[in-house]
Amino acid sequence: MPRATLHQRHDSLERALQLFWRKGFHATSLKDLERALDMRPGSIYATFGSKDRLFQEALERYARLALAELERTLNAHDSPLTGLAAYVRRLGGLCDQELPNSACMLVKSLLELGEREQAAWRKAEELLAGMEKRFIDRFAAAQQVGELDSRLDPSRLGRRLQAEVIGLRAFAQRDVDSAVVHDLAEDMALSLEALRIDAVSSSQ
Amino acid sequence: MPRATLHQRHDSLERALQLFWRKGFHATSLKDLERALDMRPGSIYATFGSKDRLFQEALERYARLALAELERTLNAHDSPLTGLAAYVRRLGGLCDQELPNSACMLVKSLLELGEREQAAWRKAEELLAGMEKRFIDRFAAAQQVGELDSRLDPSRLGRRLQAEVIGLRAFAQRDVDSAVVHDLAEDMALSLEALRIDAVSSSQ
DNA sequence: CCTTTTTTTGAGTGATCACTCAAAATCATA
DNA sequence: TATGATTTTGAGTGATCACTCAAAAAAAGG
Repeated sequence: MPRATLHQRHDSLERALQLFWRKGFHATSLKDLERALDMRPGSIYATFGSKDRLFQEALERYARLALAELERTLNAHDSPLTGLAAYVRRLGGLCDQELPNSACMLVKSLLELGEREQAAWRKAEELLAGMEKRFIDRFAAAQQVGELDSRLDPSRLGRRLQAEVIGLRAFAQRDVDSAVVHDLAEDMALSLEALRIDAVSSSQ
Repeated sequence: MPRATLHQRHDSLERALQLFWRKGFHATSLKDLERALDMRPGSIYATFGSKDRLFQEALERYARLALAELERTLNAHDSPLTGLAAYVRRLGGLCDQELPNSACMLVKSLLELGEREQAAWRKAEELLAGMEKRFIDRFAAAQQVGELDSRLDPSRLGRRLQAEVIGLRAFAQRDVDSAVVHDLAEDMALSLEALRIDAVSSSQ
């Protein structure tokens, strides 16, 4: 029954991801995982190797899903800038859903992990670099299409956008009204759209 | 010798702050603290009560120092907008120093702590709200002085700035060249200065 | 149905966790 | 210096940590 076991594995990984995302690496104990996965320690170790490797697999799954959703949003819009703005507005609605966290799991990991969890830290860094690259590509595409000033640096714009997204999602973790988060995302989206070359330039 | 003991207490708190800032709450063990403070467990508990309360005191000290530095930077400039921009540029140089982290300790705590450390979480939230308030005040002052469009909402601008600062400092935690962080801070500072009313409006 | 292979189990491992407290050391005052 | 008050010490507390492994259960093959 290889298909069923594979599905089981994916399901377990998803549960582990939700738990790690919500509680972080250090605050998630094996007892927590046993409960969440409904597996005994031996099975967990036979399947995933160690808490560390399970966490890294969860990180990879998280990034894969996050990147897929970014892609989906971008592809839904012909204009690169509009697509990026739509993505930011989408993030503004994160706090409404029943997600374990509004903050990005990669950022949580980047800030939480230290030298002792070097492998997982590097994984988070590498996955964040992948997201940055996607942003940069999109700004370059915007230049190609002619909706973005060709004198601007797509790398700087991409990194700036990543920093804004990180800030938006971390800010949303605060004890603030969801309307405030929506407004914040809207302001960021407007700044993105203000980059459009044929629009009348207006700050903020 | 009340003066010396007070100084010792401040010094211990500073060491604890550095350790907590670098490693986070969960990854910092009492053994680590014993080493860093050169104190035995009994003394630590007699002085600070518990790991949790020591962490909260460290958070408060961190916020007090951070707010003081913000104040110092703002007061060094007559123009509110210039002061805020200078603060952002200052943060861009954080990664050069020998600080334990570029990321804000309040944000690290906000993302790391859960329901089990509710008291410390609330403390971080409360201190972040204080920083936000300071930003908002400054934008309101900018309107008073007439360098900022009075139709803009200081609250939204203040929260946006806090989100940008959070994003900048978390991004700086990535494995990127320090020049990249400087550029990022510069771009954010330029966006702030672009809000100045008498300047020729230019996006980005 | 029996045998072989694979998977799961859960009590148990030593290490480390935050924390305590009786005893020793130090300090303040006479 | 003697005495009483205060502080520091560090071995030790039970709990929990990530993790192991021999035995039991389940699945696969004949």
